[in-house]
Amino acid sequence: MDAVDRQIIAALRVNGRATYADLGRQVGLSASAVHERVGKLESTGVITGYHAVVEPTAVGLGVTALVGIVPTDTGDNEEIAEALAELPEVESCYAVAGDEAFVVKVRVPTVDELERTLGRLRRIDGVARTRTTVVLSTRFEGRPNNAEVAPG
Amino acid sequence: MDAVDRQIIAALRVNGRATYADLGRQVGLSASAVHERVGKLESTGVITGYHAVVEPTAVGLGVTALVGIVPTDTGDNEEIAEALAELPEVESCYAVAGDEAFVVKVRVPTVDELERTLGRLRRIDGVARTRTTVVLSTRFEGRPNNAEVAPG
DNA sequence: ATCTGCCGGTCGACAGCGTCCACGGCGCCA
DNA sequence: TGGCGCCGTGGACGCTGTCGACCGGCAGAT
Repeated sequence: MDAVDRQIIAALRVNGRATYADLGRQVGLSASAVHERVGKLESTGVITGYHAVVEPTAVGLGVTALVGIVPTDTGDNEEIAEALAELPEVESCYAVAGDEAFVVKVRVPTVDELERTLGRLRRIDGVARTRTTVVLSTRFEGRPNNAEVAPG
Repeated sequence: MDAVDRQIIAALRVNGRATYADLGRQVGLSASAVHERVGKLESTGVITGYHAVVEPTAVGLGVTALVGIVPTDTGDNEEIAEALAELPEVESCYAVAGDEAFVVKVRVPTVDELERTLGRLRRIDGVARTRTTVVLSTRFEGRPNNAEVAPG
């Protein structure tokens, strides 16, 4: 992976629908060469996908929370992670150091639904309790740190 | 916004580079009609953008942390949020209920760099202290809750 | 009832793009 | 030196993006 790959990555993180021709013009290669490079970045797992980002409230997901997951003494983290992945409202899942084994971000339509989700989380085998931080607003999210990837 | 819009949104959240023709075949409209709808979803801010998702470690961002920001008694949340937004390593920023005013997710290359970032966070006017949760691994992230958006 | 305007659709033209492949240049190694 | 792998260009061809003309359905006004 060289500086040109990094430029391509940075550009696609900003605009995931950029055409190969656009990218080529940006990095000084032909569209075919860019296509080849992007294909390689995808097949090697550097680029894992392209996604539209949607304003959550516009699609009815008006409640966001960060939930710490505290395991039981005998809980198995792999199994807990698998169970967390089964819940569609769990958008992100981080294994963390500390009392909590995981912090998850959930998005649901209402506070009632959040309560139900918390119940579901607590019913996972190996989960002792949860610690909920209600998000009042999402100031920004998923912003790529392109300063490190393609400096300049 | 109707059920077809929701289908389009769901499909674009899965594959942000889907062609209008692909989407049209999925929802039973012509490419032009889909293009028109997508344009409207973009211009009304429902779809805020399209982004490549990149494996952080592949681009040198091997350290992730969730950092709670505890404000001083006189700290101004708007000013803190603006300062947080100035730091490229801060990928996400949530205003939260509780002791902390914000929780931010930071991604940096090394633990040394994390320490520097924490210093920068603590030096923001209005920030009393930070509480860091080191992420050991990102199990998954930014997964769209399409079950709510386009059930089916 | 009819008429009008709006909305959302199809269709087609045309420039541009995506995909694939042939080919060439360059660097490295035996 | 020659051979190989890598990475690039360029071209062919089907597909797509963009735009505009046109149409039909629906709601509201007369």
